[in-house]
Amino acid sequence: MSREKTEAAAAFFAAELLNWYDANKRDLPWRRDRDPYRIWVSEVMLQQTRVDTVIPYYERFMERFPTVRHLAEAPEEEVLKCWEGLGYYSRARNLQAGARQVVELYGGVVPDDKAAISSLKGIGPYTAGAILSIAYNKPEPAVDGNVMRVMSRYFLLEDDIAKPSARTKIERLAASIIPEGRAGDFNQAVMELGALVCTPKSPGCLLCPVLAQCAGRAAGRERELPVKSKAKPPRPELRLAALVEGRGEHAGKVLVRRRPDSGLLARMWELPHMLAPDEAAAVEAGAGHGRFDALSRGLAEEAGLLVRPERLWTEEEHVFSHIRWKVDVYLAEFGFFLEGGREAAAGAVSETVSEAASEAASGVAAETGAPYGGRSCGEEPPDGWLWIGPGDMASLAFPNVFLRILNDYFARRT
DNA sequence: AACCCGGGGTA
DNA sequence: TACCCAGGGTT
Repeated sequence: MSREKTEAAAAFFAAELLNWYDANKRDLPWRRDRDPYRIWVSEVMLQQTRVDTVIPYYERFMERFPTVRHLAEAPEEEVLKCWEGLGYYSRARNLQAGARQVVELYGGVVPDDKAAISSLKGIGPYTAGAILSIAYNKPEPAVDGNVMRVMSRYFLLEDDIAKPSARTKIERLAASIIPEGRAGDFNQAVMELGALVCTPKSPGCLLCPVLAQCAGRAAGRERELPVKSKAKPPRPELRLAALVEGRGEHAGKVLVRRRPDSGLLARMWELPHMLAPDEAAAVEAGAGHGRFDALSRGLAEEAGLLVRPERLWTEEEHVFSHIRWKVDVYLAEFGFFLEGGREAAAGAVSETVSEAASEAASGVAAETGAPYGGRSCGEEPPDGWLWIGPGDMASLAFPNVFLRILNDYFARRT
C-alpha cells in the first residue's frame, strides 16, 4: 500500500473511531473522572482480565483504598484479600509497591511523565501509556491485545503479535495517528472497538465505523488476523493435598500454610500439598508406595508435618497459563510438627514413616511429648501455619482452587 | 527471547 | 475442548 493511501486510511481511522466512541462508549466506573490513581487501579485490574469480571473487584477496591495513600498504608494481607480470585496476584503486590513509591517519591501525586511513571512497580509500556493518555491526555500510545488485533486487521499487518517486535511497531504506528488533544479518547476508542466490535473470533464488521477503509476486511482476511504463534500447552501436574482436621482445642478447624514470599501464588494461603512422585519411577526403584504413604512421607520431608491420610475426599482442577494442576485432596488426621522444620524433618523421616505417622496421629507422641527419631515434636503450628475455621476465611487470601475446597468442606461440616 | 505468573468468558 | 485475553517481571 502506498504511503499516501496509508496516511489517508489512518486519518479516516482516527476521525471515524472518535465519532463512534463518543456515541457508543460504555459507562464504566473508572470513566467517572480522570483521577490518575483510579485509572491506574482499573488498568492494572484490566490486565488479562475482562471488564465484567473487573467491575465488582474495582468497586470493592476503591471503597477500601480510595486514595493512593490509603493503598500505600494498608497491610499487604488486606490488599491480597481484596484481590482474591482475580488472579495474577503479583499485580496486587506490585500495585501496592507502586503506591508506596508514589507516596515516598512523589508526595502522593501520580507522576505525569513517562520515565517517572514507567519506573513504578507493575507499570509497563501499556499501563504507562494508558495512564498518561487517559488521565493526563498525553499523546502516548497504549497498545494492548485489543489494539494489536484492531490495527493488525485495519492495516493488514502480518507481524506475529506474540513477538515483542510487533508491539513496538504497532506502538509507533498508533503514536503517529493520535489526534491532537484527544489521546485518551483515541486510545480508549481503539480498545473499545476491539472489545465490542472487532472481537477475536467473529468480528462484527457490519457494525464497524471504519469498515470502509479496513484493509484486512477488504482482503477477506479479518478472521485470519492478527497472526499469533501458539503458546506451549500447560504442563500437567498431580498435586496431593492434605485436609488436616484438628482435634482437641483445634476441633472443627483445618490446617493451612502460607506460601513463600516469591514465585507462584506468593504469600497466599493454601492446604499443605506436594507434587505427586512419579509412581512408575518409584516402582522401578523398588520404592513403590501408595498415595497415602507418598503424601505422609512428602509432607514430613518437605514441610516437617506428620499426618495420617485417611481417605480421598475430593478432586479439583486448577489451570494456570503454564501449569495444569489436578489436586487430589485427602482427609488426614493430625500427628505433629517436627521442630526445626524441614531440615530436622528430613533427618527424622525413615522407612517406617507411615507407621510413625499413624502412631503420631493416634496421639502417642502428643500424649507423651516423646521425641521421634531423635527429634522433638510439637502440636503448635510453626510460623506460616495456622489452624483455621470458617470464620477465618474472610481474612486470609486463598487462590481459587483452595477457596473452593475449604468453602466446600466448611459448608458440608456445618 | 523465553519463561513465569491466574482466572474466566466464549465458540 | 481450545482459544482468547484491557501485561509485567525476571533471567
